[in-house]
Amino acid sequence: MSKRPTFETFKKKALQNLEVQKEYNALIPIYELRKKLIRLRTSQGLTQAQVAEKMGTRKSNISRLECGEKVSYPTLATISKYASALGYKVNVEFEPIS
Amino acid sequence: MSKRPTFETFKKKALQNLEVQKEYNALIPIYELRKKLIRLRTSQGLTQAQVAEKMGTRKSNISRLECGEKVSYPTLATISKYASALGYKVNVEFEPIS
DNA sequence: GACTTTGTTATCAAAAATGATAACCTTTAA
DNA sequence: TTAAAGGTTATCATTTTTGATAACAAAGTC
Repeated sequence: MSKRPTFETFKKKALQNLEVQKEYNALIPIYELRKKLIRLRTSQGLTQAQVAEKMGTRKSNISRLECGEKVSYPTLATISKYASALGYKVNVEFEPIS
Repeated sequence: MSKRPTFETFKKKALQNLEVQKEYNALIPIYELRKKLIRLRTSQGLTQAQVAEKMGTRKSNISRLECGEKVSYPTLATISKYASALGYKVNVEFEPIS
């Protein structure tokens, strides 16, 4: 009884391609960052508009940062501004792969 | 017996200005990052030219990244490329201030 | 229904980062 | 002294990010 290929098996196969694997790994940190930004903001009960004001920018820019359709890679300056607006500081760490 | 003002007392006084303090705090993460990049590279016995080749760029750009005269704030893409060229992945952390 | 709040998307100009080349300095080795 | 290796700085074109405005959608409230 053969099963229909799942997303997981598709993903596993795709990641055997080294190029795909490289691009996939490159996407990880930006999605992790986005999740952390959102968690940080909501944990303080703040809206995007409120964070925007603290940072001196507009809510649309915050939305793009947190979950814009087209994924972009923010600068350390932007990440740092967001953090200090919420009373945090940034720490960039490097971890060995695998 | 009055002492000549030291750099430390100057620094302490300057940091009482909230604007100065804000800008000072914003500079911290970039210098920390630079130190980590250099440590990562030298710990593997690599030259800037070698890292540049792995990243698909030139050694002058690596130098600018690590200790360029004019401080710029690299994008997460650049930081991530540098990391994976050396077998590492990036993890952006947020720590409460003070 | 109309209105407000919260967040998203599109667009364009402005600012900043990146890529690439070249020239330069220091140190070290031949 | 010459040459090579490693790193820095300057410059300019290209790419990307950022700022700002506006319009839109969904959810909740009056």
